[in-house]
Amino acid sequence: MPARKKPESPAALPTGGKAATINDIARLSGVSKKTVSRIINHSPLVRKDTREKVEALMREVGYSPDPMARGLAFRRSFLIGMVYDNPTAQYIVNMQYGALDALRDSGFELVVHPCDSRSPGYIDGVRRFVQQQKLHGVMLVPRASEDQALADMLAEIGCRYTRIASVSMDTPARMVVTHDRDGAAEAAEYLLSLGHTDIALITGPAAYRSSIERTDGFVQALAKRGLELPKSRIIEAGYTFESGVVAAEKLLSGKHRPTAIFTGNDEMAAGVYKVAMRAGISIPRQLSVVGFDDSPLASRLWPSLTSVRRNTRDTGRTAAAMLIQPEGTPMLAAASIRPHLVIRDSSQPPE
Amino acid sequence: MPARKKPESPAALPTGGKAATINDIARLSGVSKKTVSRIINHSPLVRKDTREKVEALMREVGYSPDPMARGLAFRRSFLIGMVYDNPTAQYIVNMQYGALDALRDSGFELVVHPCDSRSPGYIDGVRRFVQQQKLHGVMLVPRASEDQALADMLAEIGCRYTRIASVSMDTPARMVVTHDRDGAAEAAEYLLSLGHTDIALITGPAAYRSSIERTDGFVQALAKRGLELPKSRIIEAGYTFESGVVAAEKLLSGKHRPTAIFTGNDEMAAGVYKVAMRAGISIPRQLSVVGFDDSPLASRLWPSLTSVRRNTRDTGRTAAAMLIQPEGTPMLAAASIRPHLVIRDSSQPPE
DNA sequence: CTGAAAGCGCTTACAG
DNA sequence: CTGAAAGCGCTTACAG
Repeated sequence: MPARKKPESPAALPTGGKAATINDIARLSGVSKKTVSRIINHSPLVRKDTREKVEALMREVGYSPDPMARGLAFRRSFLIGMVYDNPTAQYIVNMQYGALDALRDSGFELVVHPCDSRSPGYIDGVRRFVQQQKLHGVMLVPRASEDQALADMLAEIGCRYTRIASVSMDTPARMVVTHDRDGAAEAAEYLLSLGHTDIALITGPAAYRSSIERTDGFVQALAKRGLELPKSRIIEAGYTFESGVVAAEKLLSGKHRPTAIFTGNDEMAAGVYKVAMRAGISIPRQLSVVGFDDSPLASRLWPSLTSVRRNTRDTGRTAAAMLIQPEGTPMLAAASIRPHLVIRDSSQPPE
Repeated sequence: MPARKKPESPAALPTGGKAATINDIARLSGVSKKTVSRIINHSPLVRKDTREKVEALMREVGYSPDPMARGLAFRRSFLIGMVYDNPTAQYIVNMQYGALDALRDSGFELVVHPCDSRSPGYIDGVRRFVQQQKLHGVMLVPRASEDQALADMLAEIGCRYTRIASVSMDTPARMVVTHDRDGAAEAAEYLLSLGHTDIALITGPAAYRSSIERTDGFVQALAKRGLELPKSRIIEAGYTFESGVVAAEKLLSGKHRPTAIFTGNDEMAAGVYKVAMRAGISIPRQLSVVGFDDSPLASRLWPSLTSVRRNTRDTGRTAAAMLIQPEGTPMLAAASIRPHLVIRDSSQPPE
């Protein structure tokens, strides 16, 4: 009896635990692999009944296309890179969670790439990472995101990216703006509303855009209400706990102490706590403290710290979502995330 | 003039910013692509001078093989997955840093996969992740690493993995053991050496192996020196700040207070601080506190917290390094990381 | 030690 | 709306 083509059925799947391929799906559903490919890629050029038949088969056999084969043919992987240069663990983890929220069930995965933006070769390191992996896109997290040379390099090699920053510094389609200025202004208005008039500020490094924004936002909100902060009440520190300690020592050692301190992040607020505790200055009775980040630290400290919350997870989700949107999707305004003040036990009216 | 094969030179590279391929390298160096492939894969079956000539060319043109093409042919990607189910940001970030230390310049990248081991479908989620991406291997971080069903699934689908846990629970080649028991014992001996005799213990959940190890290590070290902890001095909590508060309230409310408390992690120690501060109990004068983790929180609290340090970055580095070792590398004993006590300001002899 | 052929699982470019 | 051919950049299996 001559060999005859048998009718195909799911029973004709590859055996031995091997996963189905596009060829199996095409053969079993009686269409060409090109049609299956169109369905995978959501092309509209497929008849509805064909699509439904093939999709049903895909579900039945648990088919999912091989990202490496697709990537090889597309000349681009299904990986999103997250590039960051930031020591704050909770911030990074929240950003990752947010990105993964956006990537879930999209076929994309998240590849992490911490770096050191102060080391000379770091831009080349990112370039190699992007080109070698043929990344689909990368999210730039502060402070790396503030480095124009990094963004320029990515633009030059044709890599799509999104940039997270406190203020817009690129085309809207690439920006997620976090408006740190507004959060700092809210803190200022809150302290004024409590009745504080002798207020001090411990800022992060002036080289960080986030720090400039928080400082300006705070100072200008006070000025708008008629309170000019003297230079001696503004101390630049380094966003670290230790630098917060040093700054607080300057502020709290003299006899003429401020009644409230706003710090550019929670780490430095913890430094203020340490100095106040050691000196027997009671928080919030003798000193109100307001931080920025609303990190876990804020609620672990005693008394719990009033702080400006950043919606980091939303930020990460937005930045990743923008990267995997279809090419032509219009983007009229930059994505926007707003911080807000969370009031706890470290602040009260001055006595 | 008839077409003649021109001598090839780097000038004959593809233009237009396209990267060199294995074909370019083969053509320009006058060997077959198979030989180039052998060099990429460090096969010994290449003559030394051939290897050196080709490697020089690769460096000159900046060639690096396409991981997607290699992955497609190998039927396995160059991605390492990190699977975790742990809310402690610093721990996760350190683990990632460690893994990336091991992966640097190896051609492998790290793909992160947080999950919720209490949700019913989570094992299937990991399975899809592994199979879809054809992962080269995955690192299992506590507490997910303690789930035998997860490990069984990975073994069943033939995915290599390493398991990080406080005690060996798999074949040596797959284990990175962190010996939490020893760290807790060191804390116990330290408190005894200070002269404490009324010691209390706030444990993590009994469902966590790490918690059992820390508890047993602490209790048994005390017993070995003749101190039996009464049941009333051992309280099970949930590894969280809030659960630490609740446990500390029980321990510190009566008139008969312990002079020292050891907690299963730093979060719960922060809870003890809160209760002590609120009640006006002075740390360390009236109460010594020792935590476990040596998280950033430990040095941010006031007074700074004596705590058991885990070398998380080393742990992550080891777990990742084991995954990318050549297949046959012998592994006689499980990799081992040991914790040690870091003494700060929260502990002193009882008054 | 080296190489020519076939194949990994997809997509692109072209044709109908 | 659908399909047959060629190709993405590598490796495997086989041959010498």
